[in-house]
Amino acid sequence: MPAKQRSGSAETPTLAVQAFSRLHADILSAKLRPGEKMYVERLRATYGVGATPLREALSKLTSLDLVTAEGQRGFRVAPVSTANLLDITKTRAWVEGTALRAAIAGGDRRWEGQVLAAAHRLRGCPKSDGERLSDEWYRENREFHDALAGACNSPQTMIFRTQLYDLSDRYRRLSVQNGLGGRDFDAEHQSIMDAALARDADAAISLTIDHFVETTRVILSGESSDQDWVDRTIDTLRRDIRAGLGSFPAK
Amino acid sequence: MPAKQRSGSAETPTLAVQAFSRLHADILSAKLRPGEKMYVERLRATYGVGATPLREALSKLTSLDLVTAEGQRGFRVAPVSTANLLDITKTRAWVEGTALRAAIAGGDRRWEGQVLAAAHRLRGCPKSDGERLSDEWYRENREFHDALAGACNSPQTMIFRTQLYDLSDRYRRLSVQNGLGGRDFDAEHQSIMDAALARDADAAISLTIDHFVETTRVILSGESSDQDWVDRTIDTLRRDIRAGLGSFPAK
DNA sequence: AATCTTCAGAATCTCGACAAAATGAGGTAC
DNA sequence: GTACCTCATTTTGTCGAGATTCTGAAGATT
Repeated sequence: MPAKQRSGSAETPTLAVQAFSRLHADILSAKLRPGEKMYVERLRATYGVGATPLREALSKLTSLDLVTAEGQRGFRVAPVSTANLLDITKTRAWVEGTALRAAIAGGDRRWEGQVLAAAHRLRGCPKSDGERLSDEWYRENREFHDALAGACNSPQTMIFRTQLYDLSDRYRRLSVQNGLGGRDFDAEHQSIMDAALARDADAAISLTIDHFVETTRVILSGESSDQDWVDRTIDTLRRDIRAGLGSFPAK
Repeated sequence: MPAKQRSGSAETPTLAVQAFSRLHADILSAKLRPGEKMYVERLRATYGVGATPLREALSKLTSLDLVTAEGQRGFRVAPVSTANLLDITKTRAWVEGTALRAAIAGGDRRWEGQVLAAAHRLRGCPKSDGERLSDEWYRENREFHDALAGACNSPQTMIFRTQLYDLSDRYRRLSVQNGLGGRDFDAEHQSIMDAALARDADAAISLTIDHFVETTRVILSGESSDQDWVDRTIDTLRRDIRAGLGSFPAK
């Protein structure tokens, strides 16, 4: 039998890695609530692993800002706050904007093809399974944005992007989003892609910022009933983002 | 006796934290060589702690790209490569450029004061203790750049900056830098600060890019004797960096 | 000679148990 | 009533031992 002898690199994942994946998923999906105490004994029972691999996973999550660890006082799910949500959105816009600009400057025909393919898959993906958007749609959404930034030619930047996407995603999933907020995601994605393929970096970045900022607005609106405060906060955020990126056409 | 009862938050650092700090320092100082196998048993003897806190520290370092972990095959000091050095430099220039632009747009008089103070301390710091620049000088250097970016008003961006600074620092310390390469660091810093305080973001960013790129050039020159290749590589790097940031004056 | 198998030694990863620290309830002094 | 102290319980952080997996060298096969 010609079975592969060499085990490759996708070995049996270590228990610490499995625990990491499950904890990561459970924090992002808000099954573990922000600020919640993470009792090792309880997690041990839930995930069926010992304390050592658990602590290892928790330490790694600490570096990703999904868990906080304090002295001799154990671990907690990282807390959330409006300030943090705004900071994450701002940083994400900055990193994504830079990556986009570089990708648009350097992308070749293969890149164009991958963007078109990802956009096609995203369009064909069933959007909602009831009230909310489906998980598959969000996976395709991530892949579309990854494809756009892909040609920035910087692994380190892609790592930061992933980390920031995860942090944002938690806020989105925590939010009580009722409906789509009257947005047309297909149109938003289409215009971002059109601008990118037309090599109009300023337009693509500007549209992407809107894309991010509007999502943040929906989340904030779900938290606060003071629509006026939301508007002011979002305006400030948009101004902060623009202040970090270069000058833009007046739109 | 009115001794403080509450222990505050600066408790006895946990052994895992101590191990993390020492490993972090030893990797950055190149006492642990890139690619080197990290035998837990040997580290246990060296640092005098058990395997559990060690593994915890190693996991955290993995998230910071200073250590690699593979399946059932233990840990290694993260390898180095020219491609990675260029990627780190590029990403650092992008993040630092954005932070600087935001800081220059939003910095108040307190920020100006802190920048001036940091610059003053840096000037007053004894530069060399023999051939190389002193460790204290590099600490002050870091604080100067931190002060400049400080007003970007984004904790997350500052975290990325720190991480990138560490990754760059390892390459610098690995390099065989002979001398200062004819650079006048005081002048470079002075002109960056002047531009920043004059609120000329484009100039400040441009000078900072030069600052980073020249350091990378010195490191590459130490590795390769092919000066022509170094020049071409550095030119490409500079072009890549500019491609990610907005348009600049022709200089 | 090159490739495959076998197998002992070494290293990794994991578990259960233990010491040290934190937490919180109840009692005491002011 | 408020603040402080005391002490049992809970939780954390750590260690040593053991099961599983990898590694590399010697021998067998083509």
